[in-house]
Amino acid sequence: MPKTENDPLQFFALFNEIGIIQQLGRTFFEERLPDGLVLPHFSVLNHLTRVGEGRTPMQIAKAFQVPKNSMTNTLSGLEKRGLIEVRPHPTDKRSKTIWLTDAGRQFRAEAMERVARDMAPILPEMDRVEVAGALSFLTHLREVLDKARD
Amino acid sequence: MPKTENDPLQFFALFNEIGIIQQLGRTFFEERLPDGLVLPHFSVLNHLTRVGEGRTPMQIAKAFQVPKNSMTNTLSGLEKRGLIEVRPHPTDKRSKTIWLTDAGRQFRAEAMERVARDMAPILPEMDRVEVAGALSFLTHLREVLDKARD
DNA sequence: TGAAATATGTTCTATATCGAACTAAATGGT
DNA sequence: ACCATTTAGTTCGATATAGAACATATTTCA
Repeated sequence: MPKTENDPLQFFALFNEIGIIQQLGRTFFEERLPDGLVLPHFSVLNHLTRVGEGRTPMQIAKAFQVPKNSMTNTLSGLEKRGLIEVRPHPTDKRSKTIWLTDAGRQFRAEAMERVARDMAPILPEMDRVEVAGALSFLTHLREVLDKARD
Repeated sequence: MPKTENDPLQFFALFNEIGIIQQLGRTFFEERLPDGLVLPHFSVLNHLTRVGEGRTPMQIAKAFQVPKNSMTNTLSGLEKRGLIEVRPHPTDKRSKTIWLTDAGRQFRAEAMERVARDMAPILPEMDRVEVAGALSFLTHLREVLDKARD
């Protein structure tokens, strides 16, 4: 049985909704982060925790689909605050590896907890099964978009 | 029957995926827009087309969940390029109303077509039913987040 | 009414973001 | 081995974005 066909307009609507949610989520997060820290800072700390430390800046930039010079900027902010540590790459002298400091781990855990606490009220509004479904759909969409990007 | 329970970690994953897709989508769009125009410019033109002209800047800012001063900036970019026209509000002297110019309508149609064309190859990768499902879920999520925002 | 509170939009300032050009190192093809 | 190409990361300049303070108009309510 063939898939039902798709149309661009629904896709526009989808991107539109995603853009607004991203905006809302970003604001929500940043209101709960201290001073000069912004969502990408937290996201990188979280990424290192989930995916593993010792990644290169380029790998991290690709994971978030941002230009590498943007990642340079984000990482320098984290380093300046002592939340990450930069070490030379063991084999590639052009490159670097990024590691969490104890302060970074602690900061991430605390921010995580704060956000999770304030997010708690809305969790019951969303059905877990639907969240899981949406997550799997979005993951697929991301992979397709990523692949399509020349 | 009660909803199955939800957990914060899955929500983080959801926001993460949404952030990456937004990033990919934004880059994809902006590569297909001329010179100094950026996704929010197109989004506003599109919004006016879909929802109707004559909106106030504040209404548009709320629709996209961005601060009003950001919208001021976006609108001034559009006006400088002659894509929108600003008229006084009929009853509220503090306010303004925003209208598309012919150039704005034409620009939006052309950009739309260009993006839709380049997006065509990926459409068959996504099932229409799943897209519709995700769209309805995300719309719900957006409403919940919007409501929760004090 | 009239004063306090609220809403709309702008300005000012600081920072995030990104494209383009650059340096240095690694890779590939002859 | 050598040179061209590619890759990692940075720097620079231009622009988007948002918080705070502001000016003006509207609404609320005593």
